[in-house]
Amino acid sequence: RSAPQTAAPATAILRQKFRHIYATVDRQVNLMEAARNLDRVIVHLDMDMFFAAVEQRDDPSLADKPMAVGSQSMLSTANYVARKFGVRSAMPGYIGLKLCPELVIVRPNFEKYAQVSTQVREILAQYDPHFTAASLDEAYLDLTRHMRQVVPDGVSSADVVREIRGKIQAATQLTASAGIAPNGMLAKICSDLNKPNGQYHLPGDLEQLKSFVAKLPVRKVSGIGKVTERMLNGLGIVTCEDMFAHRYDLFQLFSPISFDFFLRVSLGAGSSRYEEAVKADAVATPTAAFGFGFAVPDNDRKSISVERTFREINTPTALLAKCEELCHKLAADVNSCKLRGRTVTVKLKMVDFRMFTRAASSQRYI
DNA sequence: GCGGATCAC
DNA sequence: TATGGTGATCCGC
Repeated sequence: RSAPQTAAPATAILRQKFRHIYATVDRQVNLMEAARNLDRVIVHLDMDMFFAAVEQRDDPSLADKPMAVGSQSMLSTANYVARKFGVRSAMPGYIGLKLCPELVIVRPNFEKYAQVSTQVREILAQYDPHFTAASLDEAYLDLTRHMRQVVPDGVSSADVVREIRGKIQAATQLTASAGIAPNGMLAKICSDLNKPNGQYHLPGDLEQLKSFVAKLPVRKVSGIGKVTERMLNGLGIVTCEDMFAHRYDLFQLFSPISFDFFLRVSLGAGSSRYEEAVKADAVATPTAAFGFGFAVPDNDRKSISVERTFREINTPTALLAKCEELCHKLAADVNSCKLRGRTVTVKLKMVDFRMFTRAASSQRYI
């Protein structure tokens, strides 16, 4: 009898497959390394506890009290006195009060924050007219041109950033922190390191960059949240060093887009998915603020929405009335932004926080 | 295109 | 008493 011929070919196919995986991943690593640009000077600037700082500035009696901006249901920022008690942003106000019964909760005043934000942006534009505002209190600047063409020899990028932060403080009486690095992903991480009222410079030197990135917890990277962190931890990945070591596993487990993102993170190469893309088409755009919402650049927005959380409603009549209320608000916002859409989505949140969405698209713009 | 998830702020 | 609102992107159908 002849033995089955399956065993040897199967291992051969597997060997072939693994060779292909190694080759593909290695090629991508080489491409990314080759495309690395360490000559850019990118700054991430972040106002310190922005909303709380503005309120504190305008009512100094709040400065030595634990204070947070928000409501009973949600806090958006806490001052450092409150943080000592464990009060954090994105925490329900009543939890904050449980941690710190003395906590003063101030209602947010978005118009004021937007005004301060404009003051800050005017300063930033002097250094990079194409800077990107990431939110009311965060921005990315590319100082490469400024360093080469404006600043005299002997003045470092750290000097320039200190100057920017000084101008912001002079104009607004508020402090900002900053990170300087060869790309936005790293600059953002750096802006957190000497907060508040500080800055950190990661120079464009490959060896320094590599040792900085190696010990960096992946959770610090913008785009890696709680869920992704848990998933990666499950694979034995905590730091970027770990992530690079597991690159072949990541290639097999995740989509090409996610793998590309992870590989960039592990190399400290900056992410194409986030700020690098944002910077590329950065334009000083007008912003539209409506209602109490945040100001959002509306030149290429892809959606517009309104949602409210309310206590249990379970009769069709009451639910329809609530729906109509939201529709009116949405229609007003759509009109004031001069927008039209083809897809309408309804979102429903249950009392137990389960959420459902249902969408329908039409040929015509609505 | 749809529905669920994740993420940032 | 009680856990927000807006916008974007990705995955698997």
